[in-house]
Amino acid sequence: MPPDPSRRSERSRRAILTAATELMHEVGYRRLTIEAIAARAGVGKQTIYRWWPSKGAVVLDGFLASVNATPDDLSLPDTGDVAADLRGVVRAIVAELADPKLSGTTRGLMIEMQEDAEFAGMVLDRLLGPQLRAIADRLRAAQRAGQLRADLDLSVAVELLVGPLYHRWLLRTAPLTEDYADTVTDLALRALVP
Amino acid sequence: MPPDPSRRSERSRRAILTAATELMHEVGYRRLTIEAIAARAGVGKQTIYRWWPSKGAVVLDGFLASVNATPDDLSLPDTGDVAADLRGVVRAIVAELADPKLSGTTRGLMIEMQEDAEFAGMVLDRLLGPQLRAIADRLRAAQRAGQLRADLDLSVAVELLVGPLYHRWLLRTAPLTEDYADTVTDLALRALVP
Amino acid sequence: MPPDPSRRSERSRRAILTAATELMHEVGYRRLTIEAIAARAGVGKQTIYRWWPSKGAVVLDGFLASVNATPDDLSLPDTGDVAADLRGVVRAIVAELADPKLSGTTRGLMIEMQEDAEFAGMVLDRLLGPQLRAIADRLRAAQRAGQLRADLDLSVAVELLVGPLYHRWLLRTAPLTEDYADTVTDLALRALVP
Amino acid sequence: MPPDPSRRSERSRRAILTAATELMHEVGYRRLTIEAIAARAGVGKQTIYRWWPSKGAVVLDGFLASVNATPDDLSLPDTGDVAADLRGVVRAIVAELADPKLSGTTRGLMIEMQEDAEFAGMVLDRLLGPQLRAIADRLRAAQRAGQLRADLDLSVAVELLVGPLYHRWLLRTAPLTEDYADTVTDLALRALVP
DNA sequence: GACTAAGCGAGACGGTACGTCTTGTCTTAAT
DNA sequence: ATTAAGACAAGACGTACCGTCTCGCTTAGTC
Repeated sequence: MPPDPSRRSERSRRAILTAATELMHEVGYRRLTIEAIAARAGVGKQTIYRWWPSKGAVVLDGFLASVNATPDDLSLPDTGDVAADLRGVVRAIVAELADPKLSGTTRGLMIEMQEDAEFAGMVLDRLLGPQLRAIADRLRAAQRAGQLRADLDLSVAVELLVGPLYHRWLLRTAPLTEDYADTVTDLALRALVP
Repeated sequence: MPPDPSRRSERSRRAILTAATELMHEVGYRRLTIEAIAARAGVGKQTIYRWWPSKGAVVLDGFLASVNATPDDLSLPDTGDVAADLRGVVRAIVAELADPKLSGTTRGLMIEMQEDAEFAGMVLDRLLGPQLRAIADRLRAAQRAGQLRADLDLSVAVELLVGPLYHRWLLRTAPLTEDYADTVTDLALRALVP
Repeated sequence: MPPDPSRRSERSRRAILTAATELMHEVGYRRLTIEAIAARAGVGKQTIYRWWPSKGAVVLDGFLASVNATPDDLSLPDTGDVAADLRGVVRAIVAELADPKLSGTTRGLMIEMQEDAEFAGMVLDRLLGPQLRAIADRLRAAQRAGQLRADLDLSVAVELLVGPLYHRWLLRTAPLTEDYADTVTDLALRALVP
Repeated sequence: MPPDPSRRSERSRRAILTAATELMHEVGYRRLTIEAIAARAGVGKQTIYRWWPSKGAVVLDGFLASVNATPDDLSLPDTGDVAADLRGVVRAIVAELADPKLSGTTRGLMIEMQEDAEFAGMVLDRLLGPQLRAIADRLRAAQRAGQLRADLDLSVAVELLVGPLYHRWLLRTAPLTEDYADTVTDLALRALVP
């Protein structure tokens, strides 16, 4: 029988997410344990197991909570200049992946996504999907304005833009810099314009 | 003091790699344990710890051994038609990533790479690097033949080609098909030609 | 502040005792849990904790309720023949201890008595004490009739009679049979007669 | 597959028994945990689970070790005076049961015996059986010397002697004193002599 | 041909974390 | 105010692996 969410302790929920996020930064994803989260949060282990299916889910919730604490609008700015606008997002993504603080958590989520397809769906729905969709939206606008090819598959177009970034970051083939962001943007754009 | 490789038991080495590969397919990377590999291989745990630094390293060696059992030349064919040749590699990569058997192992290696930068270097040197370099080599030939832009950063060009594939595979945003391979190839090529 | 017994739910009380007795027989004392009793009785755990100090207390109450459902007079028959009368009680005690159904509960109470002296007092007052006193009363009558030695300490006399039974039952040195009951009675009586 | 006793660590074995015995006295049987024993002994929990089937078994071994550290001859003295000799043992048993230090452990063993018949067999074989047999041996000698009735069932005779002691101790009906020991001995003997 | 010095299979060891279970308290809504 | 329901903090359970260690047993070279 599933637990009753209306009786859930908000206090405990918050303590758990805070503890998880802190410990994530202190020891990293692999050495992060449910046991330690519970201890730090002053919470019984069962309270974690009752509400989250896995370590990854707790970390995801904690990450979303810390991100949404400053809930910026996800939709990209539309200055009319596609190139400039994309350059902005790509730089932002590169900055995020290069930031050792955020990057650790994201790597943890990536790990869990490889091991658990269901969890991958969750991350996609709640974290990565919206980001990718925002880029697709901006591309769609440009496409309608005739700035991009009309026969473009937008989801592939997005991948052409961010795929290289993640490839470099995940395979650790080379460091991620702002220059690199611009190089990728320029190159990808060339494929997208009419 | 490091062990003496000349006295190493070839028999044990092989049994370990075989056991690791089999178990990898049977239970997946996460639930693969050194204990189980040793038991299956009929080998003391110490023998594994003596020669490999981590579970990932054993799996990597096992994977390389199974791949190199049929040691195909890594360098791409050069028919003169860049587009056709690239289409071939991209399709091959997509097929590999879509194959549930190979894919499981590769996901395991990706996990370990996220957790251990040193291991990432090993995988890059011995597995992924050569593959990427082979593509870069083919691109270089095309570039020299004037089929690709002269000012291209080839490593970025490679990423533009394979980044989208890995992005889709790792984030599990959509299934990998042959059609998709061709779409990506065509799109990327547009950015690479003069 | 203690709860108000006048507002107590008779319905719940009975359901708890019934559930406890049933579960006692089904899973035994050690694996009997407050949790399970509450669930079976359709009762909140707090309702049990409010009215009973321990698991043992619930079991004791349940046992007393089931025994007193058929409230036989505890006092022994007095046919004038001490030997015959004692033979009867001793046989009855042996039968009770040998009965696997009753015996499980009694073992449970014995366990709790070892762990909790206060609880031991409760069991003695409400269950074992009256039984022992009934025997002592019959012995007193016999003593007054000159059938037993005048200088006898009756409580020790009772122990001489039933001590061996419990000893055998608790230490599990040998099975309890009717023959054994008679042997003990005869032997003990020899010490009690003038 | 059972573990190989020849590779057992004597150091750990001793540390575990010592820790168990100490903790037994400090917190009592019920609150004694395997976890605490392992921690105090500086030992992995598995090392305990590997060699002992239950908490009770560890306590029993610890108790036997502490007793056998001073391995007194179990056989009773035979001065020729049965009454005096029995008085000695009975007093000794009473003293042991009245001693709060020893008594706690023995109560713990009694508890486990009620819950686990197999364990009861172990305790009987290794601890209580020999003690009872020693008394039976002394009675047999007296019987042969014509000091006791020839038709006596010795195991029942032993129970007549010690049953009352355990009865009083387990049921906590009254304190165990030396006077009481003598009263019981005298009374029981009356049933045993010709 | 004995001696020495690895590597080897085996598996016990001290640890850590797992996910589950139960305890006794606390909170909420309904009666 | 008691109740049914059940979330909660706490912490022990018994299991699974970790990486280290200690055994005898092979298996090479070296004297």
